[in-house]
Amino acid sequence: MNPSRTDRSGYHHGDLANALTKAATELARTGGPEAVVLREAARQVGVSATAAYRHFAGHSELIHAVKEYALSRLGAAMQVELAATDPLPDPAEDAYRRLAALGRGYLNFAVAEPGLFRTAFCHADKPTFDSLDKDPNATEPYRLLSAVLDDLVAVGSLDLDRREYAETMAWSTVHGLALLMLEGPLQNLPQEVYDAVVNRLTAFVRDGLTTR
Amino acid sequence: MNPSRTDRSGYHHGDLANALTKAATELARTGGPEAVVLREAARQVGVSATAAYRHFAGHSELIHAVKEYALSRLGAAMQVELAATDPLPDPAEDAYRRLAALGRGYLNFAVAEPGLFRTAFCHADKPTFDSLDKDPNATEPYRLLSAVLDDLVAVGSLDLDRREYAETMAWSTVHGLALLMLEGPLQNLPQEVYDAVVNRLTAFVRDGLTTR
DNA sequence: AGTGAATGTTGACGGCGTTAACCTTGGCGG
DNA sequence: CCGCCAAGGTTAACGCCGTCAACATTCACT
Repeated sequence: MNPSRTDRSGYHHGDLANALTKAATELARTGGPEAVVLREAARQVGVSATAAYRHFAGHSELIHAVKEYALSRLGAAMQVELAATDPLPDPAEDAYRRLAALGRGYLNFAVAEPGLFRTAFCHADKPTFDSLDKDPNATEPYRLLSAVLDDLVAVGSLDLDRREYAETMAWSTVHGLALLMLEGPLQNLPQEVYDAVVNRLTAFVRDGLTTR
Repeated sequence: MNPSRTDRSGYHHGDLANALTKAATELARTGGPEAVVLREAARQVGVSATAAYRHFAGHSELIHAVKEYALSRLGAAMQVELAATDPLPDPAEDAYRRLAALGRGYLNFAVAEPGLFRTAFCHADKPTFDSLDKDPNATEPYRLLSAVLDDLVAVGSLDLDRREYAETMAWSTVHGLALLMLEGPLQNLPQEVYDAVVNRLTAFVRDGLTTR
């Protein structure tokens, strides 16, 4: 009989990899990537530290698991914001609406889950150089952005000679603001200022991308 | 007689704080903030680890010293780029030229000194909450940017109702790109792509800020 | 039932930041 | 000139960390 996921009766845990990832994720959520401590995760799961090595090559692989989870959560936050506003009749306006929604989702996630967000983009040892293309939901934020930009082209709002590097521009802007708010000089903005900055940013990106 | 700075003859070093900061800076330069290890800096200076505590409250204060140095270097890099191109006759065009130069200086420094750049913006414990306003050259990059944006207003290229948060927009864009190149999915761009992206970015910021 | 692979365990090592307690020395007042 | 004391070094130790080696337990299959 397959032991239940949270069962910790016997010598074998049954789902240690997931349990460790979960504990490590909680550490990251509250303390950021530097709080992801292998021994602490094992301690919280109720297992010896070295047990983790049966499921992860080491600390960097554990933090990488959290990283992937955080990226998937980021993508989900963007999707949520995408669905939170009603479509607009004009297709061009609607494409802009979706672009702004993706940016808001990105920034809202960064502010709501700073620890996870920072972990999603923390500098970690390469995990045998396969992650970038392999994991489907790690690149989901990028795919979402690309799709909306393609729509902007299809709808005639974004000229083809400005299509190149458009992802890089939009992503840089939103990512930079997120980090300045989390680790930089824009920490702890009051809600009203935050809203104003985000609104200003959506107009900024729109104009920067599409205006001639 | 004041012992020479690099003199290490006697029991007392004579300039330990500077020597440690220098060693720590070198560590940061090659390995980023996570490579700034107090014991290693002391080792390289030829002194016991605990000697550092006569000059720094602890590790966070040491890394903070490196941080301030890195920020001053960043400001210098921006100034260098500012002086690297000749002024343009049209004052509006010249203001744009200076804005682009600041961005290029920022990005060039990030690429040329990734370890220092990452240290300049790393998450560290607050040093008794005084740093932001006190240190004059820590905020130099911001002042440079503000000044050019004021010039854009004076010259009539930037309307007053778009002046607010203009620093935040420009800085976010450039900072986000820097981090995506250093820690994110845009690592190790070939030179030609880098140049193209930077050129695209300067046009992007210009349009985002000033176009109606 | 028995055996090997999977998955736990303990113990140890070296490196880290940090503290406590102790030495060395330069400079200053008597 | 001397003695002393504060400034600035030292060693020893603590508790943390990641990691490895060696050993123990259990599961699953024959």
